Amino acid sequence: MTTSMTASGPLPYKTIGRLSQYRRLLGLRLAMGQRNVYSHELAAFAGVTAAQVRRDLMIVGAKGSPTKGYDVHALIECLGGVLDDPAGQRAALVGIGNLGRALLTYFHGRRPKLSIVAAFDVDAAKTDRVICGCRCYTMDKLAEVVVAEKITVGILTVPASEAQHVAAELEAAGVSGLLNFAPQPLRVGPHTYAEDLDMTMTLERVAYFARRNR
Amino acid sequence: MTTSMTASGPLPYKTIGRLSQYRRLLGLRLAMGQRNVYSHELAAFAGVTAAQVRRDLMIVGAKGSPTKGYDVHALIECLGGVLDDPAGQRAALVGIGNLGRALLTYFHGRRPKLSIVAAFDVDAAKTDRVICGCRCYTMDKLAEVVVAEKITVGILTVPASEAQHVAAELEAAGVSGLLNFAPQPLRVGPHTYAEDLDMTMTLERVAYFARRNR
DNA sequence: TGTTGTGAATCTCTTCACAGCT
DNA sequence: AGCTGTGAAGAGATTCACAACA
Repeated sequence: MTTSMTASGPLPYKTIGRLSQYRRLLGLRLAMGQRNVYSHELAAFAGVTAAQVRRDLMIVGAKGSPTKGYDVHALIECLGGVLDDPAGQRAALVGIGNLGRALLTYFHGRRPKLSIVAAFDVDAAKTDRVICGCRCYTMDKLAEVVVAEKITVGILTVPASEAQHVAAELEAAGVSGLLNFAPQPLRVGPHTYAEDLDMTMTLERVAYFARRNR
Repeated sequence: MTTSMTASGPLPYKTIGRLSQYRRLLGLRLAMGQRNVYSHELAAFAGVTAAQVRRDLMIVGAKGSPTKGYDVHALIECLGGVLDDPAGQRAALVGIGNLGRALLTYFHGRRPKLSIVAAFDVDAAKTDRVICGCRCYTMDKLAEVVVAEKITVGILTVPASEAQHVAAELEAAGVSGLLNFAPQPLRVGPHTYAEDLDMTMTLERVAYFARRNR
């Protein structure tokens, strides 16, 4: 009752984010022994409309039934087929500060198909050991480890002044996706995907709409 | 050469985020002694088009000149008039883990009009002292401190299982904006603005587009 | 010439609304 | 009766393109 092997072009940006959220709820429902789920249930969980959920699932080719909704197990498989690389993807984190450690801890052993397998820092006191289940190296090992571990995703938790420079190093080493937490938008080549997650900007936006909304 | 006292309705969501980025570059340029700036310079910094920058600045009523571009000082004032509450806004952080500490450290003394003035945690070992320049309290003091300190923004860095419950407490205490780092979208009332910043979701999206983009 | 300010066109995303199914 | 799947409409955000200006 699911899948469909149409590879097609990349899915919409927003849809990909929501699929990740739907998958989380599906995991919970599976653990609770629920076999099926309706679009309005996924919608309530993700904070979107039921029509939005059905549209997203239509885009990925998932099929439901008017009486039973969507089959939880089949839907998890379907979303995995979209979100996960069958061969798995490995990520490296650069910058082992509080934020870096939070991410290492949070992702450790959580997603089998997407794991952080190496961390880097300029500070020798933090490297050449295992932190939060992840091997830590000095920066001069970066290119070598990225190649050896087949790392394709880089996570930047470095100061703003270092971000662009580190991004270029990761890109040169063969990484094709970057998630940047530094408050400095990255400039990358056309074959690299970079997303900036600027917490200062987000907090200022929350503060703005908190005032306007009241 | 700037401002304009039209209060009007709330500005577009995306625009607000970019204004925050423009302001950061403007601060750097001011420190470097530059008196003016062109839309294409702001654009290159923020990773958007020059037309986008001009559109954003038009929306907030900033004025430039064809020969000199925009006056840096006047533009900072103008953006401050939009982004900042004249009376200042105070935020509380709930959940003093690695992520919470990263945020406390990063925001400490950075924005005069938006500061984190209190932190909360269930763990008594982390409370009743100052961490990263911020006073830490036990959870049972939450409502009391929110009222006493006139806190209007809440930042959630708690486990997913606690997020909705903590959000409701903050909302009940009078907070009108929430920034949620837990991987669990918040449900809030119509007078509260909540934004979810889900790092797992974002990393999965980066991984997806990293594969597709290569 | 090179820039701003902006209407119009375009693109992307969301919601509506309803046929079709069980 | 209540749900899915989806064309069509709508809303929101971006880019185009060019007049006006210094």
